[in-house]
Amino acid sequence: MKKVPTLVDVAKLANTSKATAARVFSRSKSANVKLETKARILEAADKLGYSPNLSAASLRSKKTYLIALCIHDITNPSSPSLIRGIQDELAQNGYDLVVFNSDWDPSKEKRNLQAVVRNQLDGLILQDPSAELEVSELPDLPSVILTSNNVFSSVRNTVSTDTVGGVKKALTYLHSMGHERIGILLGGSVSQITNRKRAYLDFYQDAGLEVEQRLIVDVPFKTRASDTFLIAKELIVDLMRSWKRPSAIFASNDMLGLAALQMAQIEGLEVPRDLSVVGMDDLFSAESASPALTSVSKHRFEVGARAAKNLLNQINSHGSAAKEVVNECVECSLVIRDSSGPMRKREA
Amino acid sequence: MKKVPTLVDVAKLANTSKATAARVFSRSKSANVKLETKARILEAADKLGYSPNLSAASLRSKKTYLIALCIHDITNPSSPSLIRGIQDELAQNGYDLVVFNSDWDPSKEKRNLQAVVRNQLDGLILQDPSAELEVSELPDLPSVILTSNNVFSSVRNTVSTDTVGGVKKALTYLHSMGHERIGILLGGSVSQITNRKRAYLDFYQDAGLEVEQRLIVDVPFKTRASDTFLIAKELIVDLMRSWKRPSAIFASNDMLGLAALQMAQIEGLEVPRDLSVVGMDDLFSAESASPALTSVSKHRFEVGARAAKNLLNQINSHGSAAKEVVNECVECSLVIRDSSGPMRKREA
DNA sequence: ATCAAAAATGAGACCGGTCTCAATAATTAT
DNA sequence: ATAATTATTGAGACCGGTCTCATTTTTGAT
Repeated sequence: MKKVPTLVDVAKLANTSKATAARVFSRSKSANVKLETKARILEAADKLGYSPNLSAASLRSKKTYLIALCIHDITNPSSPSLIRGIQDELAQNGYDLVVFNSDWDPSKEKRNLQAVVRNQLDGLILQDPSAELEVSELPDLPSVILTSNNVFSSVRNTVSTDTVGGVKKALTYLHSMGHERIGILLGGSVSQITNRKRAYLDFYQDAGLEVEQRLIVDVPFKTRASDTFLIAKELIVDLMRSWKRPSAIFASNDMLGLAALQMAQIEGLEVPRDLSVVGMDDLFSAESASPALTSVSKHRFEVGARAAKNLLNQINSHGSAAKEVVNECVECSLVIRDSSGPMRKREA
Repeated sequence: MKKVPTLVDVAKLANTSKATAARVFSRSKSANVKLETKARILEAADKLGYSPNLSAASLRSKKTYLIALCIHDITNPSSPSLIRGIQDELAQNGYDLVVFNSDWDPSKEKRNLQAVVRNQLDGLILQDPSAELEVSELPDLPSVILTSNNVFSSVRNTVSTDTVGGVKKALTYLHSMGHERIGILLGGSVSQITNRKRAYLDFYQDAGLEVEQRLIVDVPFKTRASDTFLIAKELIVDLMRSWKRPSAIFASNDMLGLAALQMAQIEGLEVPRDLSVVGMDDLFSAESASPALTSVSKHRFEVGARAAKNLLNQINSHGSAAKEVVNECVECSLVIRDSSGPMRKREA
C-alpha cells in the first residue's frame, strides 16, 4: 500500500516550491511558469504518477467542476437525449455531470437538492420541480430550471418547451389533411394534461369545429412505463370500437402513439389508410415503428444544450451584471412520417 | 453576500466544540452524542441553515460517496435501465452516481478515467473497455467491469451477459417453431459481432443444418443510431428480396429487429405469418412495436444492480479478505411476443 | 459512598490543494 | 549601465471538515 503522491512530493522531486508546482496543474490560473521549470515539474509528476486531488482543490477554490442534473427518471425515453445535450456542452468546458433521479417523489427531490449543495456542485439543472417544492427551497447556486411554471420562471432562468405550440402544429397538420374528428390521448403529469387539453380545445374553437368529449382520452399516469402502456391500450381500443371512431389520433407522447399503432393493427385498421396517428417526443421508437410514426419533436437535445449553455454563462459571469432572469423557450417541430395521411371517407 | 455557515459556527452557537458538532453530522461514526446536546446542535444548524461541506469531509476521510459509471453513450437505448439498476442499489447506500460518456473514443475513455481518480470517486463501473486500454491503465480503486473480455476479467471483478447463450435461446426457439433457414442480422462492436456469429454457426452445426452465408448479414456500426438504422434497412430489403428468403430473422439487437419489422411491412410481408422476427435487448421499443417484437432480454437493470452490489461489497470489505476476483454472468431470457410464430410453407 | 468502566466532549493536528503577498530573477526602456 | 517593469518563485495562511487521543462526566457495581 504505497502512499498516493501529493503535490508536495512532486515539488520536492522537481526541486521547487509547492506553490509553483501547483501553478502547473491549476486550471484557473494564467500559470506563469517558466517553460523549463514546468517541464521539470511535469516530469516529476509523471515519474511519481501524481494526480491532483480535486477534493482538496475544491475545498479552497469552491469549485468542483461538477454540475447536477435532477430529473424524474432517467429511464424515461426522452431523458437520454436531454442528458446528451447537456453533457456535450459541459464537456467542452471541462465540467462533468452528476445525475439524480427523483421518481416524481417530492421528498426524494428535496433530498437530491440537499446532496447537490453538500457536494458543492457548481450548478444545477432541475427538471420540472414538483408543486411541493417552494421557491425558497431552491438551493442558492447557478441554476436552470426546465419548466414553464411561472412560479419558477420569474425567479430563475428557465428553458421550456412550447408544447402548446407543438400540439397546435400537429392538429393543424391533421386538419389540413382533412381530418375533423381527431382523438387526443393525454398522458403525463396533471399540468401536462391540462396544458395540452387546453391547446386542443383552443384549436377546435379556432377551427370552428365541434368538440366531442368522447374523443378526449385521459390516460392515468403510472411510474412504470409498461403499466401506462397497458392501460393506454385498453382505452384506445374503446376509442376505436366506439360507434363513430375518429379518423385521426393525436397522442401527447410517443408511447401513447405507439400504443395506438399497436391497437390499430390488432383491430385490423390500416394506418394511415383507416386511421392517422401522430405522436409527440420524436423518440427513436417513433422512427423505428411500423409504420414509422409521425411525431412532434420537442428537441430535447437542444433543450439540454441550451440549459447547459445558459448555466455555464451564469457560472462564468462572476456574479457581475446579467443578474436578470432569462426564460428561453424551444419550439417544437413536426416530423412527418408514414403513420399519417389524408382523411379518407369510410367505405360504406 | 452572507458567508456560508460552517461547522464551527454551529458549534459556537450550540455552545460545544467543533468535534462534537461534527459527530452529529458525520456519517461514518457511531456518533456518541448525548441526545440533549445533539438536539441543541441540530437546532443551531437549522437556525444557521448549515449544510456540511463534503469537499472538506472527503479531503480528510478519503470518501466522496460518489461512484463513476463510464459508458460509451448514454443515448444508447439500453443504457437507462442499466443506470437505473445501478442507481437504485447505490441510493440505498447513500451513494450518488457520476456518468461519463466515451463515445467509443479510447482517448476520451482515458480522460474519463483520469477524471474519476482526480475527483476521488469511491468506485468505478466501466462498460466494455476499449481494446486500446491497457490493464495497467485501470485506476487503482474498487471497480467492476462490464465485459466478458478475459484480459480484464482475470484482473478485476466483472459482470457480463451470456449473449452467446441468449443467441442460442432465440435460435433454438425459432428452430422449434419449424424454422430452418434463419437470417441473422449482426451489429454492434466487432467482438459482439464475432461472438454472436460464432454462436449462430455453432447452433447450425449442432442442429445439423446447413449454413447459408447469404443469410448472415453484418450491419456496419455507426455512432448515430439513425444512420445504422438506415443502412440496416437497405441490407434487410436485400435479404428479403433474395430469391429464397429466410422464414425467420434473428436480429442481434432490437434496433435491427425493428428495422426488419419495418421493412417487412413495406415489402408486404405479414409478420409473423410470412416472416418471424426475433430481436435482442428487450427494449421498450420492442414491447411497443407493431406487432410486439419477440426479444431476448439481457436484463440490463439486473446487470446494473449486480455490478453496484458487487462494487459496494468491495468498498465495504475494508481491503480485508475477499481479495479474489469475482466474475458474474447474467443469463439472457427470451420474451415471446407477436412477431414470431410457426414456420409456414410459402404459398405456391 | 467509592472506584472502575463506559460515555461524552474537547483540543488540535491533519488532509492536499489554492490564494495572497512578498521576494527574487529576468527584461526592457532610458 | 541603471532604473523601472514584468515575469517567476516561495512562504505560509487557509478551506472546513475528520481523526486521534486526552480529559471530563456519567453510569454501574460493590
